[in-house]
Amino acid sequence: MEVPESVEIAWGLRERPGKGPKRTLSLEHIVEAALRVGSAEGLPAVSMSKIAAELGVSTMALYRYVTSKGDLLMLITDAVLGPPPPLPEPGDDWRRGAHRWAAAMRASLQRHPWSLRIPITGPGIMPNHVAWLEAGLRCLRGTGLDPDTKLAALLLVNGFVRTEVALLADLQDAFDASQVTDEEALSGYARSLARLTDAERFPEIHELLEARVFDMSGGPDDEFAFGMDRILDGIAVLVTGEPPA
Amino acid sequence: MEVPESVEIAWGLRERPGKGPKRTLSLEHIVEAALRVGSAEGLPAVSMSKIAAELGVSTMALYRYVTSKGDLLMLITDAVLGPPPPLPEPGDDWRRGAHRWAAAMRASLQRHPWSLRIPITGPGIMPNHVAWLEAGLRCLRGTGLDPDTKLAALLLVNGFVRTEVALLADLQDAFDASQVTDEEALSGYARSLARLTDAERFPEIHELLEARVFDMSGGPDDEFAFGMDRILDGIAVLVTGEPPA
DNA sequence: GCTCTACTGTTTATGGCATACGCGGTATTG
DNA sequence: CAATACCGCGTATGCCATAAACAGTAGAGC
Repeated sequence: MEVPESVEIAWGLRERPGKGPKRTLSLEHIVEAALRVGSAEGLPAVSMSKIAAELGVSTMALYRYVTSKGDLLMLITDAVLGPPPPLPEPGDDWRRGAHRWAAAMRASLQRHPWSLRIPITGPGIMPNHVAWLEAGLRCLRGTGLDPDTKLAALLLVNGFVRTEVALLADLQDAFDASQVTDEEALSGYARSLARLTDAERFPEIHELLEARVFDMSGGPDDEFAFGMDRILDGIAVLVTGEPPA
Repeated sequence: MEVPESVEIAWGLRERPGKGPKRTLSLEHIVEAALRVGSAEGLPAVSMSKIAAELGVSTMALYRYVTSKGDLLMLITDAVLGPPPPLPEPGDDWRRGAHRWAAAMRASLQRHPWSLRIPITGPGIMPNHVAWLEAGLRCLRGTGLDPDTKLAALLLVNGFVRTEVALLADLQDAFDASQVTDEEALSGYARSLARLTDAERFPEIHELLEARVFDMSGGPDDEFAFGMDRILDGIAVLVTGEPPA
């Protein structure tokens, strides 16, 4: 029913009666500091004390701007997303627009992949989230789909983008931790799989291993493109009843 | 390269030299207790002390069975997934099989939706994860797709299922916390959205609101079916080059 | 001008957390 | 029987979020 305080602040409602001493901080500064900490040391390091230290201020000072850490995390997710680019671009059909929308979102999230470990706590209500929804709907304008179908399609794409970026970041973390090159780590994974699975009980997996699927692995961009193409093909079937070219 | 200790234990390698006193616990008991705690109080409550208390044992006793909490969380995700059902069923074509695979996974995850907040730390190497992969590949046997394409398709579906269950669980949590019925909460969300967005800057969203998309919302099963149909349609295009019926 | 008041950032305290370390006890192996 | 390897536990450390009480500051109303 009522919206959390930080949401109202983020939307620019809630004016401050400038009574007491001047503020030394601002929500923007705090969120920026949090992003710095997160980028440098990952989400587990994003603690109130670390953020405060980054700002040269005591831990509790932050609570004058934010009601709880969960609050701050919401602001972080919104800041990571940032405002959407103007979409769709002039000559775009719906498919090109949707692809651009997804690619832009992916680019935003990849700037702070650690933030994807922040648990979602409800339907998006922050300004940037809503703005992205608006932009996505605009891209689907030409499809003639029902409003609820459009929404469902965007949620599908959004979920895919988030999952994809998060998965890649997790892999990258694992690789970084293993102190070997990505190729070595991947082939190490293949070797472990081969050692743990016998060919009788896991014939399909051994087929994968023999095809050296894990050794080459087309790279994150190919994987993203594959998923997007499948999803957009699926939506295209819904829009036109025809298979895409 | 080398596999973590808990992974080897989970695969049944690593024998115990029965030298010291008899063990009072087992990995299974610990994981079960953790699942009980998680189901009752959510992931944040899944602490070593709570689990130990659940078992009537001291906190540190758990570390005789598990090298770290992260270790235990890995075991939990594998236990939540559980072994896959025998798939595909006799008369299934690839699409029916894939749908069954996804539905079964969804059912498993929905038994412990809180576990989806556990951050992924790398490529799945635990027994049940690998078994599900094997089962999924078996479902796609009839597609004639490349091995790497099959893998990518399964990752896509897997990501969708996880995202969908997690999103629904988050919504449910938010609803539960708001102490009103789901319908009231959803219409509350719509009202908040209407209050925060003006019709000039957010025309598409207002179209959504006027269509009362948030008020009825077909329910989680419809949303899941929608996403699965889109993804499977997209894969079908790849398999046959034809639009599905 | 002065006082009241709301607001500032800080210090201190509480309770929870993961986990390193060292203990006395126990069951198997030689 | 003795050595050994492992058990479960108690204690201690250093994080964490955040509640509460504090002294200082600047605008509002007189």
